[in-house]
Amino acid sequence: MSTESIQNEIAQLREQINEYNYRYYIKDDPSVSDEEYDVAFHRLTELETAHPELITDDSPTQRVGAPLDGEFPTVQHRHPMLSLQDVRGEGELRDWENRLRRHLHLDAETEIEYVCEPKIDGLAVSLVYENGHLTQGATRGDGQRGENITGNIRTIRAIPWKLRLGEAPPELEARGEVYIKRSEFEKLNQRQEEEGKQLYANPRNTAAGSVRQKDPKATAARPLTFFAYQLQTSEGGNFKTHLETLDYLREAGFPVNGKVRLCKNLREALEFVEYWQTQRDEEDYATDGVVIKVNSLNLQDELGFVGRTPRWAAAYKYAPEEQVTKVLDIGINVGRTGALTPVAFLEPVQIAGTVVSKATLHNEDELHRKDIRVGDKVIIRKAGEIIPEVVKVLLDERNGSEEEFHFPENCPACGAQVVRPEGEAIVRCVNAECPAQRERLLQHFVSRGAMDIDGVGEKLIAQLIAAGLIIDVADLFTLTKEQLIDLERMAEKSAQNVVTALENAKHPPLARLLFALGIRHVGTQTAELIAARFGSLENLQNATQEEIAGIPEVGPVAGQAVREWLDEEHNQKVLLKLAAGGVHPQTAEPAKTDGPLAGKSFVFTGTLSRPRPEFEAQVKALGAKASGSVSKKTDYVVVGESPGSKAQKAEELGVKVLSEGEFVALLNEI
DNA sequence: CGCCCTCGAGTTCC
DNA sequence: CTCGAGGGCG
Repeated sequence: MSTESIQNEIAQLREQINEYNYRYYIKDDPSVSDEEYDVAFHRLTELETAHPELITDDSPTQRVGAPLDGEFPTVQHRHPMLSLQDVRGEGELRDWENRLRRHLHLDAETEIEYVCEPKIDGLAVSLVYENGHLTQGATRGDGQRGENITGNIRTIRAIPWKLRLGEAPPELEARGEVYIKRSEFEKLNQRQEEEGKQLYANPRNTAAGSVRQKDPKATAARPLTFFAYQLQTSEGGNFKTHLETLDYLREAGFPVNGKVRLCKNLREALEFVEYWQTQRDEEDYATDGVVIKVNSLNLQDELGFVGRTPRWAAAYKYAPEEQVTKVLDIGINVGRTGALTPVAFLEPVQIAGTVVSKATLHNEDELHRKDIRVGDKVIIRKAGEIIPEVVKVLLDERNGSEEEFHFPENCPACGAQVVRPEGEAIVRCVNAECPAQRERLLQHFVSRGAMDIDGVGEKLIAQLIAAGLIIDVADLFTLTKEQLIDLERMAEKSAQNVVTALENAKHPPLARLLFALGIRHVGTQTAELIAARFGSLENLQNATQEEIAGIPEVGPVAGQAVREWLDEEHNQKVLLKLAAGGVHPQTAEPAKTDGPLAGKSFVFTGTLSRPRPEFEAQVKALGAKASGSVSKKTDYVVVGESPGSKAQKAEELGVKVLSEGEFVALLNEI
């Protein structure tokens, strides 16, 4: 092959790849498959390796970057890179607009036009183009001076090296956000996990860390991308509005977020803020709010700056899903089965609207795996929008004063020695008399799903124990109104309610009572299977361990636990006392195995119009099974309002998903 | 024996 | 909701 034809092929490939990049990163509309892209890229690399003299700085292969020497030099920003003022809530946003009005001498009637943009959670950068060519990329730094990270910026494919403008201005500065797509972030962490490396905490920090890599090759290996949101030009400013500058950036070849919306007034801006709050989870990038800018550039000029922030823009911040806080202490909870679980007491912080002050650390192994110490700064988030969890410790924030937590060898409630059976994750207090366990067991007994005794909760149980009125669950049924009235915060009326609730609870379905007794390995499902098999407490008491273990889905471990519980002298006394107190469970029917929905299994999730147990009872009456988790074997997942991961899982597994309405229709059909 | 499906247990906040 | 572990099945 002649040198000339090689040169031609190289030039052609470069043009092709640049076009592919443009279509992929900027238009978000790939013109070729990934394979075709790789083939072209590979061919170009091959030719360039064979002919290194033909490599030019602007070849797409050079995006992987040449090594950089030493620290990042600082650069002076041509225009200061300011930060935005944060506003939280509608009230603060209205206050902000009122300040604008005052400054512009506008009356309350005059509407101001705004542009709303999703606020991408990434790293702000400034990009300078001279005569259409990228010459400098820098971080925000202190606003006046930033770090020169040009080498790393050039590895980001979404950032054009050359503007796609016929006539490029002598100088143009574009600002925007470098970020990592959520899907890419997950892939990245998956790989880290497979390789046994430390996981990245969140996309934002990872993006920030990535552009500050010493070796541009390391940056190139990270899936970074970019959105432009601001144009800075000293000359050639024929633009009247911010929106026009965004269109111009788009024409110039920058990716601009397509969700940007023009709002005629603050009301529309607030609508966007509300819309985005629900929409943002759908997008493949993390956002922590909405940036609201005055659209008119004339007005922007007139408004100017206060200190280091422009008056004409505001960052509306949503309540964050993740927060940094401090571990004040680590404590131990004793559960009803004696399980010792560590809890972190945290400096209270707001997450997604609620104040969080503690988080479970699950067990000893988890505590050590995450290496959580008292005094540590930690990132916490809400798993499934509700339950706080510690994501990771900020190791860089340690100063040596942090104290490691040593798992106790004695129960903090009763002092008995604890045990951790070989191969198990849970440390247990095995003292049957342990007061903490007793209290938890009593709480469990009265709780919803168990005996469901109205008006008796954690507080009252604690009071009754302290007053010496109850020791075991049977004692509850001997309580009198007079005894209750003597307690604090308990008047005639409430006392009567408690007595009535106890009276009403004396004939529970057998399964409920079995579950309420708190026998190890007996949850709601197993309790129902046992109740259906034996029908009455008496039959169960006469059953052998093998008979119990022989029930399908019950098995030897639960079988042994039940038999041992029944044989325990103390438990036999409790059962006698319950009977003496008038507690007589209803005899249970054998499980229904026929009916129109026989053999079908249902999972209910999200907020439905009635309590979930009611739906579960309904399908069970028709011969179906109600389960808590979705798998390939699930027939229907009925989804209510704000569903969680179960709806998603159903989608993935191709399980039929029904809305409540569709579910009702299904029942009507049969 | 290993894998998948379920269930149990502990947990937070309003 | 999540983790761990029991139960069933290949």
